[in-house]
Amino acid sequence: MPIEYKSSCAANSGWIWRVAGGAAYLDMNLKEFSRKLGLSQTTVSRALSGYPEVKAETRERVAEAALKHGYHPNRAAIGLATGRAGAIGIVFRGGSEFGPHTSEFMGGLGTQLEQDGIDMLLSTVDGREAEMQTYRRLAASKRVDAVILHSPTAEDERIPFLMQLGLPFILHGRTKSSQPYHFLDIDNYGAIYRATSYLADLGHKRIAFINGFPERSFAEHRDQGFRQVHHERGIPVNEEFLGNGEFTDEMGYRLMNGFLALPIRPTALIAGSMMSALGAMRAVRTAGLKLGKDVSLIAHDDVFSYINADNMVPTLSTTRSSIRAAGARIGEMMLQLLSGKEVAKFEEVWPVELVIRESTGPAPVGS
Amino acid sequence: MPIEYKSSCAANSGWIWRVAGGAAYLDMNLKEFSRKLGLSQTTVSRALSGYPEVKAETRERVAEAALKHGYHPNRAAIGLATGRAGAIGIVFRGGSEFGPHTSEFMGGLGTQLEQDGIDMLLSTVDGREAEMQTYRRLAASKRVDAVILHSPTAEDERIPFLMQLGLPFILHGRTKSSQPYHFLDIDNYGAIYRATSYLADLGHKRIAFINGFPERSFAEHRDQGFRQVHHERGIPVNEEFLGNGEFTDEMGYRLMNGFLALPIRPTALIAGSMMSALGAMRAVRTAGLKLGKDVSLIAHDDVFSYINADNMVPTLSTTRSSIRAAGARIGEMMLQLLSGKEVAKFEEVWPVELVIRESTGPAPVGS
DNA sequence: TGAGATTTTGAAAGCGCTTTCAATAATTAA
DNA sequence: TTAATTATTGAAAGCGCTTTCAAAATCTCA
Repeated sequence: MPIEYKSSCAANSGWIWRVAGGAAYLDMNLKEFSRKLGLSQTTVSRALSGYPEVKAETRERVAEAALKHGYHPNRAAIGLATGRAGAIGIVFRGGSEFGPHTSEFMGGLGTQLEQDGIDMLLSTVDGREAEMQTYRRLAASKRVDAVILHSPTAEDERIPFLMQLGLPFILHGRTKSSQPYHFLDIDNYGAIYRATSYLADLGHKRIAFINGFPERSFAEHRDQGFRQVHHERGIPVNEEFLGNGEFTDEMGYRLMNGFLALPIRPTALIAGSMMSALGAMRAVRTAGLKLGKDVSLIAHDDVFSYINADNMVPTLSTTRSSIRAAGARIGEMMLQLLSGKEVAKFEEVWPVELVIRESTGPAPVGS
Repeated sequence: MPIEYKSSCAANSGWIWRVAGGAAYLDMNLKEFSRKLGLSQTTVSRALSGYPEVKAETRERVAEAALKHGYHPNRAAIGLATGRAGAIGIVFRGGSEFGPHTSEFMGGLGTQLEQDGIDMLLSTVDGREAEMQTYRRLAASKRVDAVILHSPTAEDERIPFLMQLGLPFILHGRTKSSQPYHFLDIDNYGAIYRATSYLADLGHKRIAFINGFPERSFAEHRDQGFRQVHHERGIPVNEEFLGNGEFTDEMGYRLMNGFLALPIRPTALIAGSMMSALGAMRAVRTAGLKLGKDVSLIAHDDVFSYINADNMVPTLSTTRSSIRAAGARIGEMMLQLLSGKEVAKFEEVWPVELVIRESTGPAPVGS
């Protein structure tokens, strides 16, 4: 590989640039860098890593030079020497799983991890087997120090798998497990319990419910909350009013259309997400019905920056919990986990707000 | 660190497990692995990396053993030895930039990169300066072999910066540059040109346009397409009918509300995204107007799995281009780039479909 | 059958860091 | 002032791979 000395710009004066495949990049390693400073690699390494045994003055000199010359230690070398990857992994099944919820979550997560220079490694896989395979690869090749799990099923096989693998993880959500593990979840049961109760209080007895895929634990929890209210109040659950599926606009539209076509139609709907709600609202309008009057609607709002319940017409009553905030919190947990001073298991269940706006009203008389 | 020999499960019989912080993980390296095989590290390494000088029989034996025992080379060691990171980077400014478009794009990208075991490293940063800093860090620390750029401005400073840095990149979009670079863009000019022409053909003379932030080059291109049609047909552009902003439901609603409140209101709207369109549609309905009759609407559709133009009421005419497909294609380009056998620059501009559905109709008579 | 050509395998030297252990410089106590 | 501490720095041994160069094994063909 040819080496040339470039006429330098102020920020890089005197350093060697290596030409590779036509592109020139700054080439600096600890050895050269410490030589320039007249210090040993040991001292420079320690100075940059914040070890206490370095004289304050030396540390400053090193930090300054590093900044000035843009020296950043080679991550692979650090990884090899320390055994730590400085990154965490997140796996998504089927590119389609990578939806709007994901974006928000990652946004929150990233801003936290960034603070400690921990990177996020994304993988997309097809199917369960491939997901497991990926965890195995990530763990064995030490590409990541931990992973974040999401969208658990009621009894998620990934938990015991990762435990056996020894790959630390934090679960966004909850699942059954014989052993404790780190997780952060929102109170899906409580959220739907309150939403359903509120509707029941308004006199609604025929409440439809658009839920997620039944195998997902959050959907199960929501279902339980929904049924519990019915049970407590002696209101029968009409299975025809229950729909499951992806949280998309389309699915919301289809399911709500179906509900409205029933001989006896529901007077209220709980939609699992803002996406479903959008579709459902359209179905209601298309049927010539009035939201908040003929049909009440409560949607679960994960707080997307680009869809605002306050801006709907009518404004939308919601159960609200910021998925971005959850991502940020999980990021915090992760940093603590990676810092090594792990103490107890993180086990957080966040309460969910119920925000009443215009889309909910008393059940129509005579219904 | 204590070492213990665990009673083994079939898949890992005989290997050493190391206990770290309570968690046990399989600990296997090339040295041990090749010793078990009775081969040298050299041969095993070559066999796994597909070098031709290994006897077919030997290669098979190695591959089989690797699979059986779940041996994966340590990525940091590979990186150190080869100087390549096996990952590419993508930086997002402000967590909020991480929207639905992003998700789709990443989904497409990921499925491609996965094929060669290239990982995606995500970073979220605050502001331009931080973004530059991140590229510098990624390049200097050799965390990634290349990056993907997106959302360029008309004259994007990141292009020369990355060139000077010597960090290879592919741009999703286009920008002015004195030097050639890899990019994939859609024909935003043509898309809006055709959409505007179509509306003009229908007799519309007062066409509103919800565009993205004006500094973004795609918004500039779209603006040019929009104006060109007006120019060619001698239709004056009413600046009051132009809106810029984020592609959110809310912004769509607000801007369209504003347009409809004008003394002379537009008879047609071009919305920059499905999100804006959703909001705009609501504004139209709220105003008691009929879509496709009083107001025609064409939206740009990036093809989200959870919002379907065919399911709107009325179905939505769109300019369509799958952002997921673009992600996939850029993934392909990237793999080729990383394979080393780079030849010419990738410079692709994809045509955009115009799909006419129910939301577009002739301009109201007497308008 | 054996010399030369060709496959196939290995030994060992890095890649650029961290970290142990030892040495040196600076302080303090006597 | 000198010995005993303590604060600060360095030398060198890895970390687990790849890859060069050389050696061993196998094959070819006279």
